Amino acid sequence: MSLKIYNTMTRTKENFIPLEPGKVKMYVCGPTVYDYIHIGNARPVIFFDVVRRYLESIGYDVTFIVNFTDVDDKLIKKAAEMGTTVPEVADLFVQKYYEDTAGLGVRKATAHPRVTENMADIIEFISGLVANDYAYESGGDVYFRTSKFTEYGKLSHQNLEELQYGIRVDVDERKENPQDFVLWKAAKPGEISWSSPWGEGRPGWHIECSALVRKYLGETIDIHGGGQDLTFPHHECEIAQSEGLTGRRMANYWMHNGFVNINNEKMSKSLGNGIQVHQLLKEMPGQVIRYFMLSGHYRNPLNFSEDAVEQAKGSLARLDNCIAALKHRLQSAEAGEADAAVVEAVRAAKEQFEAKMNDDFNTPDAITAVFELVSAANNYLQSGRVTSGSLELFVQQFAAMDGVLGLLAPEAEELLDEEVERLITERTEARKAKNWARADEIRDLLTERGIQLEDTPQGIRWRRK
RNA sequence: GGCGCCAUAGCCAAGUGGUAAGGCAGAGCUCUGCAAAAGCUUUACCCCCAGUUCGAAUCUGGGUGGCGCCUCCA
Repeated sequence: MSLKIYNTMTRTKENFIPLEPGKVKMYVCGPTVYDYIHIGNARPVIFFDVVRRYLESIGYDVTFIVNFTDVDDKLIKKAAEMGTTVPEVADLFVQKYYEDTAGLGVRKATAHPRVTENMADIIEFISGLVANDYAYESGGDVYFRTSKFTEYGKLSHQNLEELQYGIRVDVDERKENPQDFVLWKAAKPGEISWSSPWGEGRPGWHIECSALVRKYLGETIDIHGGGQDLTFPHHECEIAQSEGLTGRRMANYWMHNGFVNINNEKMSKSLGNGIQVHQLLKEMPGQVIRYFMLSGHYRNPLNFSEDAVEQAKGSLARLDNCIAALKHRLQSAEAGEADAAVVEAVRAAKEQFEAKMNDDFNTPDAITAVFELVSAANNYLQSGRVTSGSLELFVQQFAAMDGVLGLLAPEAEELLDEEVERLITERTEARKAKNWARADEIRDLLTERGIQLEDTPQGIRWRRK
């Protein structure tokens, strides 16, 4: 059963065959660090984190690169607004990016290269394109000559003539053709800049990814990902640059995630409906956001709403409860081998999970596999006699699947403070004495503090709400 | 104008030729001192019309209604 990936380039699901057996080279376009990340940014961040984790879980050694665009118009503007410098804005939001994505349970990539730290490689890349005639200098700017790259448009399946037709061209007489794009931008007076063979300036929008892919991963990589909107022109331009320079295919598989809407509207600044991750994390655990993101297929649009959040919370609670119950029950379980039925249920869940992940990372169906195991586990817990082996097997399988999805709260053996501990003990006594009034009073008291008590035949179980 | 996407229960969401997964919410029951959690039961003529087929949510054609990219954007 092999992994299939939907390739934007061919518009079909293809069997995944890595360049090098056992290894995957993967690049995902990262954020421009001029602001906090919003939930739209969070989708590719979470999804490709899952892709990476899954590839690792099936044995691949994954080199995963995510860049930071740390110089561009937006950063320059922001720095002016904040009365600070571009590097300071960049440092601040790189830091915030790490904080927010960590809050979403996202692991750091193998490397997070920054544009400004790889300027020599970028300039060298552009020089190569100028040298082989794929680029030309014009008034201090350098442009890519799209007319020379005949395959321009192959990823987005556009052709140049039709592209020209609808393009709202800002007439720029420095370009040979309207669809040529800038590789190097001459600096305006006072702007942050770097020296280059074409004078002081900074890189254009698309060139960084080509240069960084080449530097960190090589001429051809396995997977290149990003949001749907990047297909054209960004990725198209990357292909033109990279393939123009090397003559080799840039990436074998192009993956694009769909958008996140908010209350059925496109998230946009003009609507003022943007939601930032750091705000959201104050209101809910990162796992809720993660669940929401993975609850739909990555290529479909996703609608963020209060309702969606509530449903994600509810679903996650079912999962959490099940695992908490398994672990609680394990403390008093008889030692013993796993039951055959449990072995079978676990095997089936594992198989289904992998089959669905193999099918172009169908996370909604993979989650279904998780919930089928939840049902099996709950049934087993209710069946009466349990063995430690069975319980452990369940717990292990949940951990394995969660190693990919990352939906469970991080294992923080939270300890209760002494007073709470004392109240729980007191309540146990009260219940023994059938002092229901006192027992209920204590339960209400703890509920107010966010601690939910559950009486089980094996004693009290508590959890934070 | 070009290139695409989507339409499945109250809600979210898979399935893409063989007779509708899963989750949330709701209702009833069981368990519980009462709860909570859990279990059981319960909820769909798959946007419309025509066609292909023994058989279609699934393929084809045509509608209708949403949406994306072509301009900075995940």
